[in-house]
Parts: sequence; C-alpha cells; structure tokens
Amino acid sequence: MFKKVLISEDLGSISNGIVSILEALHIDNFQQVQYCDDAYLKIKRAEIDEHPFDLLITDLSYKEDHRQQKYQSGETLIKALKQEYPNLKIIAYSVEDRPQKIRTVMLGCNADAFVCKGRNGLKQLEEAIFKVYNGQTYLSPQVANVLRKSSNTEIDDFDIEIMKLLANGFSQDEISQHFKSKNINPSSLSAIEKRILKLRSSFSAKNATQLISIAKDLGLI
Amino acid sequence: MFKKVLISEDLGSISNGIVSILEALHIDNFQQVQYCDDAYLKIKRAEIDEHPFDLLITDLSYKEDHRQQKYQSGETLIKALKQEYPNLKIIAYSVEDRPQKIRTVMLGCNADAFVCKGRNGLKQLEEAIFKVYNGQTYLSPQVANVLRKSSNTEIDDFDIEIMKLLANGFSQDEISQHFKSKNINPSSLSAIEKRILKLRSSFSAKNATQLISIAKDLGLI
DNA sequence: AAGTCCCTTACGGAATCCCGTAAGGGACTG
DNA sequence: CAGTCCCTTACGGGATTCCGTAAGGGACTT
Repeated sequence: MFKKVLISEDLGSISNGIVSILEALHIDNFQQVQYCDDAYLKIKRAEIDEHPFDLLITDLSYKEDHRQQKYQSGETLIKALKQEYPNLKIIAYSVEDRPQKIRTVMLGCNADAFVCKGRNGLKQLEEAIFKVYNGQTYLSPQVANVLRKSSNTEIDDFDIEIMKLLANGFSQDEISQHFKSKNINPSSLSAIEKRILKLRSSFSAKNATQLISIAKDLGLI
Repeated sequence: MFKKVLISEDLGSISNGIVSILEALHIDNFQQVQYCDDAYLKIKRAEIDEHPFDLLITDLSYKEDHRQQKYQSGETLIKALKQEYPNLKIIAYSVEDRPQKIRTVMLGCNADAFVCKGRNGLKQLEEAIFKVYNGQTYLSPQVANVLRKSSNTEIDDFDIEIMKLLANGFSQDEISQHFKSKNINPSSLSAIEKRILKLRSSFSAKNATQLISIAKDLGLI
C-alpha cells in the first residue's frame, strides 16, 4: 500500500475526513497542506531528500486569501506535478461533477482518479486509493461514463477560446481581428460565424447569448 | 447557550468538523441529517413533541441523488422553517461567497448568520453561534460588507427575470411578448431595451452576451 | 488529370441589437 | 394650474448577428 501521502485541501474538516480513511488503511505517514503552493514545495522537497511522496490527494478549488499563490487551482498543480514526477499518483477529490471539468483533470492534467465529494465521497475515495495503487484509474460511479462517451463533444480549444471571447463581450468581427492579430487560423469573420453557428446548433442554443449561458452551466468556460 | 442543535449537511466530514465545535462549547445534545427534508421533519417532530431544537446549522447546496426531496436547497428549507418557527435560530454554513446569494439567504430567507466555509470557517462558525445566541446576526468577515453596501444594486426581480430570459435565448422582442402575455408592465420592446441597457451599463457589459456571462458569474441567475 | 471531400473564406439580405432622440402620461410641487 | 421629474413607450438608423449560398484551395483517391 502507499507509504507516504500528501493531502492538499483548504477545508480543515474535509481534510480530517480524508485522514480517517488513511488511518483505516493503516497509512500513518501522511502530511496535510492548505495551499497548492505548499503542496508543490513539499513534494519537491521530499523528492530532493529522496523520501518522495507516492500519493497526492488534492482538492481542485481553493478559496483565495491574502497569500499570493503560484498555483491557483488543483488543475495547474496536478499538471505541473505529473510532468515533473510521473511516478507520483494523484487523486482529485472535488465537489465538481461537470463532465468537461473531469475530462480536463483526467485527460488534460493526467490525474489518476477523480472522486466527487458527496454523501459517499469518502467511501469512494477509499476505493480510488486501492485502484490507483494497482495502477488503474478511478472515477466516482456517478461520473464514470463521462470519459467513455466521447459522444458529442468534438469541441476543441479553438471553440472554447471563441466562447470565452464571446463571454467577454467581443463581437464576431472583434474575434476575427483577435485571431488575425495572433496569426491563428481560421480567422475570417465568416469562419468565426460558422464556428459559432456549429456551436449553437450542437448545444441547441438560439443565439450566442444562450450559447454562453449553456457553456457556463457546463463549466466549459 | 443553545440546548439542542440540528446539523444539516450532506458531507460527512464537514459535519464532523461542526460537531467538534459543538463539543468544544459543551453542547452535547445535537443531531445530524444529510438531507433537507430530514432536517425539516426532525424539527417539526421535535416541535410537536415539545422538545424543540433551538439552533439549526445548515449547508445550502446538497448533491442530488436517488432520493426525491421536497426541499432541494438550504434556502428553501431556511425560508420555510423561519416562517413556521420564528424562534428557531438558523446559521447557514456554505462555500458560497457571492453577494447576491448572501443577500437572498439573510434578507429573503431570514437566516440569522452566514458563515463561509473556508480555512477559518469553523472558527467563524463558533463566533456565529455566540452572536446568534445573543440575538445578533453574524456574517463571515470576508463578506461582512455585502449587506451594508446596498451600494449599486437596485437590481430587482424584473431585471433578474429579463436576464434569465436572455440566458434562455429569448430575443428582446420575445421578452416583450412574454411580459405582455403575463400582463406584467413594463412590457414594450423599448422598455425592455432600456432595461437591458441599464443592466449592461451597471455591469459594464459590452453586449447582452457579456451581461449574461457576468450575471452567471455573480450567481444572479 | 479529373473527381471528391473537407475546410476556409466571401457575399447578401433579413432579423435583431444597439443607441440616441422624443412624445405621452402620472405624481408631486410651488 | 403650470412646471418638473420620472417612467413608459415609440421611432429611426447604423451596427451586428443570423443564415443560406457559393467560390477557392488543399489533400486524397481513382
């Protein structure tokens, strides 16, 4: 079983819940931090000292406070750590249950498991720890299907970028200018229009406003 | 000090944190539930049995699962309880920190305190319990000003309704028709336009799309 | 080389949004 | 009563969006 575990979670009481799971598994070598940056530093330090952590359990969203952070979210932390220390196993433990978010964390950041906080969250976390220890990935049952169903979304970064710009009040023409200035193709007004039309139809949105409303609800932007 | 306390919170680990606070205050007569409906029933039952609760500490958002609930959120629960049992003190304990949400809970639902979950959440919860016991209200320091500053927002239900319709893809003309059909005034296209213009300018949004994006971020819709 | 498929780009017209201007009406005041 | 303030409603025109149609070009097949 895992020998050395780090818990990164800003809410003390949830942290305690995780600790109780670890204790039940007789993992007593663990540490806790409340900030992403602390997690990063502790893991780096442990690697240098040649007593590395072999599991990180981390939240995704952290309340901001006075302390300026380099890593603002669990996603950026996970991505950075997985690049530097591919052997470190990482479990995301979050209230998030939006498909796109989970895809980002599992596929974009390469987390090993995604457990949704909820009534059975701790039990699922325990399962996740076993699975991950055996080299498998794990998803909470209620979201287990989001990766398999590539289903709808051939929505790429370009689409996301367009929607972000729309949400920031850019006109279609301004979006076109924006991509032209960054030498990103396609960039013509027509192409932008077409892209937005495709997005609207795939989300059955009557206009750009509703499109952005839906995209926000889905956590795409 | 409070004699009988109910904790309503779907995440077990957070519930444990609250319990530890109560124990530190030597309040040992408390019960825990994980669903709003259970909270309502327990309080009702206790009133009938003439051993009423005198404090409820409740979360606002509950993960949905198979159990169909009459009260879907903490807000509806708080509002209903405060109407039936004005003597019952209620503390909302939530990750929410959006001004509009807090206004709704404090002013619309008549909660006695609003504590933000966060790094110091439990300490603040303890303060809130004292304040509320002394007949005062309490807000977490980081959001303490949201009620005083009535500041900008004279955004009324009509504005909110317009924004919801916009988010659902209605054109300005359709919104006008909508209000006409419900005999709500103002309803003319011009009036709707003017209202949206005011909303856009008060949120400095370049167009309706950005307006809805901002409104979503603020939790207004 | 011709054919096709797919993608980018272009154009035009109808609908909608954006914004300034202004008329009408109720409430309140001197 | 006239004057003002505020709100609702109306109108017009320029900008933008929406949507169908279509030309151009690259990749790939036959």
